[in-house]
Amino acid sequence: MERGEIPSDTVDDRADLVANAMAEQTRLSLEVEETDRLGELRRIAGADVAYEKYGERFFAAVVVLDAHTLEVVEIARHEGEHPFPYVPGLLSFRELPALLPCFEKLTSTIDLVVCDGNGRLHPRGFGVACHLGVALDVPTIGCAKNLLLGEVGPLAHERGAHSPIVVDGIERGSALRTRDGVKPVYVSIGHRVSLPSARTIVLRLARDYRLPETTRAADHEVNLWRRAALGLLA
DNA sequence: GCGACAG
DNA sequence: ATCTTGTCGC
Repeated sequence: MERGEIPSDTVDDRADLVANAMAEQTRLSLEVEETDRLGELRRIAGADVAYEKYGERFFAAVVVLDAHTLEVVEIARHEGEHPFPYVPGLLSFRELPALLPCFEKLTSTIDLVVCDGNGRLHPRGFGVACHLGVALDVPTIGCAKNLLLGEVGPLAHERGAHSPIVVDGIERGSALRTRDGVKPVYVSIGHRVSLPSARTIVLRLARDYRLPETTRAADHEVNLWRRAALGLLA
């Protein structure tokens, strides 16, 4: 290194970390199953992770709901420090290490997981929903609150309306209106659940609010926990 | 080169 | 994602 260069190889390390993660996604994306392969839906799980603003701690939780009553039947938590930075397109490398321990602690048998984020609607067709599904070999659905990529077709304003999200000429997901006149959610295949089935399930889980009860329950859980742990209770 | 960018 | 209070609207 010459002149005033900073004697650090952290940028190279970061570049390698990202390159390796992307290569792993491309490799694992071949394992994703895009057709329905799920049994009776008795218990559905929601998963989410909350973070400390400028710190490095995270609070993760998986909440299991009775598929019929939507009542919470079990909650598993895990706390730790993030091992990977947030990089658009590499979310699973940040959240899986936080979520997998939660699933290990679970005593309930789950039939499906609704993820906070995308599945096949992803630069390499392997978003967090696919990664979690393949890692656990469990059916998963991706349900994101914001669009990561793709072109969304015209969408009617009534609840239940949906339109294709196209990437490179291929339909990778659906914009789904869960409430009249409210911003849609972005649904995509995670693993072992077809896109039409994913839409039907998300719509059924989001009957009173924009987001499915699974993600609402998980989000609520991790945020209460985070605020209590960080002393931010108002 | 510029802008976009799940959580 | 995170911090933060009140406030506008159905």
